[in-house]
Amino acid sequence: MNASLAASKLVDPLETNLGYQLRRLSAAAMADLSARLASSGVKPSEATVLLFIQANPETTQSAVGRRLSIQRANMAPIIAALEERNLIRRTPLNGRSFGLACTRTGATFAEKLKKSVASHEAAFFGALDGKERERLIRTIAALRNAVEGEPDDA
Amino acid sequence: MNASLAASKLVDPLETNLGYQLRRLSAAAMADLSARLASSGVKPSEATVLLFIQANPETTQSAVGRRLSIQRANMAPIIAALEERNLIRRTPLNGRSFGLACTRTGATFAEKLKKSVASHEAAFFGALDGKERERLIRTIAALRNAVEGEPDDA
DNA sequence: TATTGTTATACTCTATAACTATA
DNA sequence: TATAGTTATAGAGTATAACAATA
Repeated sequence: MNASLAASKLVDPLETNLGYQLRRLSAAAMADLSARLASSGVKPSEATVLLFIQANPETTQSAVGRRLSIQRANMAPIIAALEERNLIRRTPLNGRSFGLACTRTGATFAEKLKKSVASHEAAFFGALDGKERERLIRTIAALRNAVEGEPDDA
Repeated sequence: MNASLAASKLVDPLETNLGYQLRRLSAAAMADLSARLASSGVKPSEATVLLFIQANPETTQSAVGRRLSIQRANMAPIIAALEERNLIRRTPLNGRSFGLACTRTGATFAEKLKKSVASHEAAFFGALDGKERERLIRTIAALRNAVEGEPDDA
């Protein structure tokens, strides 16, 4: 157990750093999800927005963005991509905003996406039992809540 | 409680989606850390690598990358930035690789970074008590381990 | 005045391919 | 042959600023 031998084993000073560990896990999860969505030809952000619109028909683009923490400027190309693929339609609500809703194609597509997301979740978090999973969800929600505040319901 | 009233409350279909919640929390954490590091003029990735090098002197660039899951191609500019600011030095080990170590400046700087990281951790995860924190760390480690496999100690 | 949507732009992290040089 | 390091390039998410049109 001399110094050079001990030095040959790498130490991770960030092992107990929650932020870092979270970042690493999230990056791996994103890569996995991206790969599973690749065959559908949508990015994770597009899939997320489509599923949200499906669950909240006639919502406004900026309301979606506020709720998902996606800035207005970054929502525009996401909505444009979904509309171009005929997955959503935009109905003018007044002179400046639109109500968003899934098309029939989009609804079918959303069901397909849900399966991809479900298999991703199973592959990534299947090791957790129900209780652990529940606790993790609650912990994350509490942490997000503490930092971001309550979601804006607009 | 008519339909239009019920529709005015937005529903988040991804609320119980662990991957999504993780992504959101991680993004918020990254933004907070970036802001705290901004005054030091380093990116989170550079700070991470510097702290790792400080804890593992004379490690090789590619070994750092393997351990932190940063690709060789993406390590190059990180190392170049740290060296240019005189925070690390590179000593040739053989004709093709270098041993990395903190300079005196880098060691001092690393201590400063640790304080920024610590305040970030406190702000972000301070709401967790010791037991919750320990459990979260272990859960994340188990999940990462299940997906990425054991770290390569090279 | 405030909000909606858009465009332009930039930054950070990540990913792949291709190349040189060395083990 | 395999590895170390580099460069170039691209994709994804995110950020700010500025603008036109509308509430």
